[in-house]
Amino acid sequence: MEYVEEGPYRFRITRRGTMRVPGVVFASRELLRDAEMSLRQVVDVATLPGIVGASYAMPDVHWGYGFPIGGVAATDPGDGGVVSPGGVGFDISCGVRLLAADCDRRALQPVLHPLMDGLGRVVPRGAGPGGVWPVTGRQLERILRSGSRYAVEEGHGEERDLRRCEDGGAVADADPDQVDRRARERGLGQVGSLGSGNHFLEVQQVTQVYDESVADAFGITAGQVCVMIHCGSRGLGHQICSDHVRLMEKAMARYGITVPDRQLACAPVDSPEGRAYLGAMAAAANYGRANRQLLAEAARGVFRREAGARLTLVYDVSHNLAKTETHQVRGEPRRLCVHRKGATRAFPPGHPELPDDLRAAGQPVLIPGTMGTASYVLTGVPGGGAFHSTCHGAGRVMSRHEAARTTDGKRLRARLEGDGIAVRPVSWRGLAEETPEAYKDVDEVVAASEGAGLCRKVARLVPLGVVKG
DNA sequence: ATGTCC
Repeated sequence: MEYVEEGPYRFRITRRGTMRVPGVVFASRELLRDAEMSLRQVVDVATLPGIVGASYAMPDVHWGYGFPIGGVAATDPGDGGVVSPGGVGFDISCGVRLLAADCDRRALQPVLHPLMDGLGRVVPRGAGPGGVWPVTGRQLERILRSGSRYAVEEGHGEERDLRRCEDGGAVADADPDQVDRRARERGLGQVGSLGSGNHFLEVQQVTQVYDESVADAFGITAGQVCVMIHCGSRGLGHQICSDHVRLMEKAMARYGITVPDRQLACAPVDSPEGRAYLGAMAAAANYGRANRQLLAEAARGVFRREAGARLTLVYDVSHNLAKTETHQVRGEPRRLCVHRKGATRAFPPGHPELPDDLRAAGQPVLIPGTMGTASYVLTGVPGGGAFHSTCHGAGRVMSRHEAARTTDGKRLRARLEGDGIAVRPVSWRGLAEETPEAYKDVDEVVAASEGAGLCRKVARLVPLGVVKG
């Protein structure tokens, strides 16, 4: 794929053929090595009806279903703009929640192993059913409508949690009627569960603070112990994605839409199929937040019992969602459907949708790294090149198959434990697939994101213990 | 990512 360097950490793929907009990739040349397949996907996304500005890719871009993971695309519903389930991904509302403990590493060290054992016992994980909060059909309906707001109403959390969650814990436009029976059945037994793959619950330590005043507003400080939870909407979100991809594949011809890859199935935002998907997707987004809310509560119980420590929510943000947002397009405010797939919303200081206590600092952006390296807290910046979006993690360089082939899970655990990282895996194969070597260097990804003007570094955290999905 | 194929 041909691209030209047009700025620091910024490359352009010139518009040609059926592309409606150019491609813009934020990365270093080093990060773009072996990115051929994902750049092809950036080009394919640029052909979607109603796409605005450019088809963007973040520095952690890699190949995904239809859209690249690390892709951002905004469409204008008033100009035939489409919504595509592939632009969100199978794990709708996959995201990260960070909590700060009222203790530092030294205070925690003596109880780290019993604490990790406790977390390992209470956190349901791996494929299939199991969740800390078994719910009835009626309760699930409330979760789909009100997300973590309902969980908190039912006693699973504190009111303050909602202020520190994207959208106050729930999006208003959820339409549970668009979530069919099968998706609901899968969702019933999985509220409060990690899942598998790259999902985890980590106990971390803040090792570096790059901006004291922003970190202070977020509620984190050097040396502090934190808990990072990375998970999504489990089988419910997966089922919704599959169901609506199928509906859209059938509907596309009727709208005269052709796409270069059938995995880019889509429908106009303002169509029955588009609205149905967005309503179901929003319901899954609420499910994802409730899921993380329940896992946070489980972690709070263990921290209280084993360490006498309290966990306070820093923030909860998704990196797999499509949202209706207002953005300036050629100086005019326009309501757009912004797809972020493996890309994190990063609102700048002063953004009207931020709660009062974050208004001056900007939106906390939570970046899960790998279990052997580091994770980051970033914040949004003015300008924000790609509809206020940035990276979402380290980004894979090795396939799951290759990682499992070249890594021995037991030896990996021994290595991590030798580095002082307590590991509570659920399967050796799952652990091996997530070996740090399977990922890009998260420090480089974050440096590229900052260098490209997408975000700013606030803090770096390293793992002390990992409960692996 | 996912009751890793209805």
